[in-house]
Amino acid sequence: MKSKDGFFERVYEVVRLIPEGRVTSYGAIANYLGIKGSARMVGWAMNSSHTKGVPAHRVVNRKGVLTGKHHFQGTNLMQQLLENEGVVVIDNQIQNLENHFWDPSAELNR
DNA sequence: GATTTGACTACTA
DNA sequence: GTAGTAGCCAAAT
Repeated sequence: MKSKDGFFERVYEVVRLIPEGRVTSYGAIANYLGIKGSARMVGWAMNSSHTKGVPAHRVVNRKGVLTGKHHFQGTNLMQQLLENEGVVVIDNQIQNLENHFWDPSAELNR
């Protein structure tokens, strides 16, 4: 097996490493993958995240807003999942983002 | 093979 | 402070 599945797998791998009650941004993941500046790629990868069982609900944009909640099944499913993990989400926006923010390049690349 | 899209980010006016 | 545009790169059509 050669990881030729694409860089998608790398995105999924990082997202799966996100601890419960923590969130990260697309740019942070992109930065960790070495494609910083291309946060869109992370979002693009998430398009198939549901086929990989990736907790995409822990991935939000730089503002802590659940931009991709529309890609989830329910209308507020993404918010419910985050709140279930102890993350305070109001109006699709995460409160105390800095308190819940999880940077892969900071936590993994110590 | 070229064009379009895509769950973003940052800068500029 | 708000709005718009540019830049990033890869996959899908």
